[in-house]
Amino acid sequence: MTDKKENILLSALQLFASDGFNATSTSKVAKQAGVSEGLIFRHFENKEGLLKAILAMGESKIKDLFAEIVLETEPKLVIRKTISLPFQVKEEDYDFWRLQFKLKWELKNYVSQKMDPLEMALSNAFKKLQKPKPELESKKLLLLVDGISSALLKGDLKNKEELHQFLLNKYEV
Amino acid sequence: MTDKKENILLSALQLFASDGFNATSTSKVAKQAGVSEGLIFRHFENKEGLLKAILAMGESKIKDLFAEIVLETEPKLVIRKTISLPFQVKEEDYDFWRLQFKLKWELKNYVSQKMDPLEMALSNAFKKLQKPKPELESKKLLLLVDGISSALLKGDLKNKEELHQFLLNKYEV
DNA sequence: AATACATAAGTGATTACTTACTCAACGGCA
DNA sequence: TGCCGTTGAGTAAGTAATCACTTATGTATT
Repeated sequence: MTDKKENILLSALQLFASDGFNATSTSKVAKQAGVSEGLIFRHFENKEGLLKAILAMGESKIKDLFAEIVLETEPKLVIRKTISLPFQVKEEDYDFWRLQFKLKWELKNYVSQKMDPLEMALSNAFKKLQKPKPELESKKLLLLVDGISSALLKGDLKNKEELHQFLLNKYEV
Repeated sequence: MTDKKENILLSALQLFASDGFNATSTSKVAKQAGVSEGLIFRHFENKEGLLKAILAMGESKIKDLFAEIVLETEPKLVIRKTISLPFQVKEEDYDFWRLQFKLKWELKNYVSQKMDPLEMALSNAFKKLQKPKPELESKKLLLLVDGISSALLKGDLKNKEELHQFLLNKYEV
């Protein structure tokens, strides 16, 4: 990985996350990266290839985060870690996550289904805690976490830590 | 309002909602509306004017929906109506709502804050019901409703009515 | 000499928008 | 009634700018 190649990746991530994939031209990426436009196509073949390279870079981030929850055996901890998911995202990773959420609205055939194993784990946790309708309870919490993440990444959420504690209390975890 | 002008509005709404504002060219809109491209600019001045006209068309939809909740005095009914919000959206209005949610991610300076009065009304409702931390309770419900709406409009929500009843039960409303 | 990195200057296609032009409908007036 | 002048709806054919992408070529390192 050369310096220039990395510059391209970082600039593209930042621009895609702030302006969107379609609204970001390859020439803008090249300019911000301090690189000729042709170099983008030498390294990534086309614009979509550049996007895929960016997503691949962050793939491990997603896997680690979810594995941490799915491999947890204590049900209360499964729920606690799910609730904490959006609140522990590091500032430096905001661009990557904002891009993920943006793409879900921008690209037509972008289905993630990375949440499926998480939904299973959560559902089991609620079942172990004798909660009625554990699948619905799980779905509900994941929809709430999605809403929180969206607000957070769009910068619409002020009393962040207050809400976090409130939720941990509510769920008694 | 001539037929052709209305055709432009309807075609643009459908295309913007499905492909996004940036990814939809004025020539595509004109073609789908069966109209010359220049007519778009005669009626709406520019592409952004076309978008604004579309949003203005649906403005009353939003106002009516929110007024129904904010003017409600019975606290339990305020909560019930808020929960039901995403579940009662008519199929024919999906394009309009999908566009609203899409724009929140696509346009940089798109702040709605149409939710503020709703958050106040909900907060008051929880207070009247003696709930501790009514503002956080209100925020939490609105974030959940946002998550549900997103999933619904993206077509990711299957057991819709089951979830609806589950939530009404949970909140005892 | 070979190879990978890098660029300048292109390509045709598409973008939002404009220009110059019809054509039908209308109201006032002799 | 008959004619004129204005106006708004509508279009075909442009415009310069930008799009994703290519080609030809140069340079540095091994």
